[in-house]
Amino acid sequence: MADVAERAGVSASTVSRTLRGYASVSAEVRERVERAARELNFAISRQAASLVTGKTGVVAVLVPILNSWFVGSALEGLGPVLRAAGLELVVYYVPDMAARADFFERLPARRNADALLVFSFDLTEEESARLDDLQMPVIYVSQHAEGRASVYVDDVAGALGGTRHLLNLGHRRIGFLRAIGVSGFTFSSNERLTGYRKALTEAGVPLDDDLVVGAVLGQDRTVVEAVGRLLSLQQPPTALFVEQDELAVAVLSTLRTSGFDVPERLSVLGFDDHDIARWAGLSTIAQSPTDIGRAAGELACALIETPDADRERHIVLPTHLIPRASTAPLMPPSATPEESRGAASDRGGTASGA
Amino acid sequence: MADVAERAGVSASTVSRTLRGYASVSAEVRERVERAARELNFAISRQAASLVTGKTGVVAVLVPILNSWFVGSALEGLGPVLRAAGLELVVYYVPDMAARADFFERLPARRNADALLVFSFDLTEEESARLDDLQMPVIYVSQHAEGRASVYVDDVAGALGGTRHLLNLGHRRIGFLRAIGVSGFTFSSNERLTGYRKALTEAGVPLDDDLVVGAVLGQDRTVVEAVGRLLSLQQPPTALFVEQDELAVAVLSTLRTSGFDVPERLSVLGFDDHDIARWAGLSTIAQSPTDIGRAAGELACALIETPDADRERHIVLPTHLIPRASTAPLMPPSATPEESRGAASDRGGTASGA
DNA sequence: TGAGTGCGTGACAGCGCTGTCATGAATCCC
DNA sequence: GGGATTCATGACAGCGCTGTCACGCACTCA
Repeated sequence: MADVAERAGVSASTVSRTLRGYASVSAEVRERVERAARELNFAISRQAASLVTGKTGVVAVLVPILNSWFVGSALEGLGPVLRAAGLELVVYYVPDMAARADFFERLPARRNADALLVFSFDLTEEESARLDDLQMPVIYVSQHAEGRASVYVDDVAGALGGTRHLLNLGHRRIGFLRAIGVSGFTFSSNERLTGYRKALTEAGVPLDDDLVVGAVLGQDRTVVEAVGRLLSLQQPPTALFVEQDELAVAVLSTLRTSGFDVPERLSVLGFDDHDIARWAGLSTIAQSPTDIGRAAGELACALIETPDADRERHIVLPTHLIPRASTAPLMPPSATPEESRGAASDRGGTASGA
Repeated sequence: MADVAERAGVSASTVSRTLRGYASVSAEVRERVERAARELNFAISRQAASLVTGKTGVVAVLVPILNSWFVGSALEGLGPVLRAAGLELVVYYVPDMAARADFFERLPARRNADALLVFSFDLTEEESARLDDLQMPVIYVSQHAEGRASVYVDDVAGALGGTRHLLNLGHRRIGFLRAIGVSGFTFSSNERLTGYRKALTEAGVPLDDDLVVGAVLGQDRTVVEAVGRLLSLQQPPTALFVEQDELAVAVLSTLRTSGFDVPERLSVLGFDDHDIARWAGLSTIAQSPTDIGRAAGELACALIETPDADRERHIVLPTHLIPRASTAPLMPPSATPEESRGAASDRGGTASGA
């Protein structure tokens, strides 16, 4: 910066003021400084600046995964917000328990970021407490964190609407497949189950716990077992609400491999509107991770700006139904599935490989 | 840090030495300092440290997209390498031309990172030159950058092997579908075409430019047209090598929607081993973005360590064939596709929805 | 025993910025 | 016209750390 000041024939203070866009710099000096800075390829050192301002100009995110539709999309929503605010994005990628223990032990974000966004971690109370005294805004993304700022979709309303869709199609026996989480991450959501139950109740359909089963994402055996349990009920479901698209696609794959027609014999509805839902022709309740990321970024900026703002703000985003080929009106038992087969395979073919 | 020093009854210098793991600290003092640091929840300010060391402790990545199998996986490979080296990851997400112009204008990474990894950008010579005088190692990921450090897979060998696979299955009329890139990004790869041609030549199969067509990812119309062009040749191909899995899946979708059996009437081979290749039962040439990310991270660390090292190092990673259901031996024209239909639909069903 | 060696520690400057205050010039108003 | 006000700019301290150097002590060896 001294070089720029010398070249422009002004003091370092003036260079600093100019480059940060302060008004009280004459047009002529501003011009000289800007030219000098450009010629010398000068860029301000954030390190030095933040040392004195106390602001790092950084927003940190804590993520358990990166190769993921949800996290990727959320970061894409977040990025432009941060750039507009002149903030940089640092990623703490914490894929396993060892990395996680290390993160909470050292808390590297302390003093090295202005805000922290926590993605989809199922934190212990102790871990949350560690974050609480981080002396920066901490925003929980895609999870309900009591007493802390968070951004998430309205799971209850989404599941309510999805279940209503199945009810409107004439279904009365509607199963619910829960995602059993890998420990440490928030995958499962009680709220979605709540919405499902709410819709059934308001429609006067009795709740039946036999219709609620669970499976583990990535463990196809558990999916096969869960589906088998439903299909072997005395009154098997004619529709199935699956808590997550990825799990729902595994269900579709299982059913179709075994020649069980979807949606003729079983309507399947997912939740998320994951990319693969489109490929698989899966009807689903869409959430927009991009919007979540954007909202989280805006909340972060707001909390950085006004440190005394409401730190327990919750932002709840909407969902909406995307009907595709995997849900259809309830067929009377008499109708033979065959007669609608051609049309169905046009709409609803899906993967079964590997 | 002064607080810690006071609490431990030592000087700031000693605290600094202790926390950075220098050997010349007595066990007793080390113990006292570490306890004090823990009790005060102290974390070193990177800002202040880097101001004096000149190292930022940061590796920056420049990416055009985040919600992507390739970038996500590569970052997952990169993350642990950086953490092991005590480096942080900052992401410059540059999704459009405006953001890109801004990035190259301001070069925010200058002085704010120790190395820069550039992902899949088709840079102009001017832009590359800007990066050259960034005074830090710049590593090009998933692209061949002449005279600059880069990490990529051996596209020629991969395409050679893939084409040999099709030749080994008895195919002689083998089409090649190129990915026509969105301007500004490296999607298309001449190397893959080279490998394809090399395999045909070594097998004594004449090259036929009519068999090489192009399509734009995401524009399904162009896929339909390209496939149509191939199928309307006087001697249509019996196998098709598609430069990218995502495009290949679009091809599968197009073919299956129109009732054209894969692999009975046309074998389809992709390149990448994208997640959807597994879903779609697509045979493909696998590359590992995780390995690419890891290698890029290790190269970055090496170049940061030894600034006078070979800055033009190229790391070329291998690929391998993953045979799935979309490639099959050439059928004699007399055989009716029907007789193998049941088995095929077990293996090779794919998406056609939306 | 005294010079030499090595080790653990402290004092202090300074990294590159920004915020504060001082300064001088220009402008204003009664 | 002279004091008050405003504005553009400069001087300087100091943010929190690290690197250098000096120091003192314990130990070694001739």
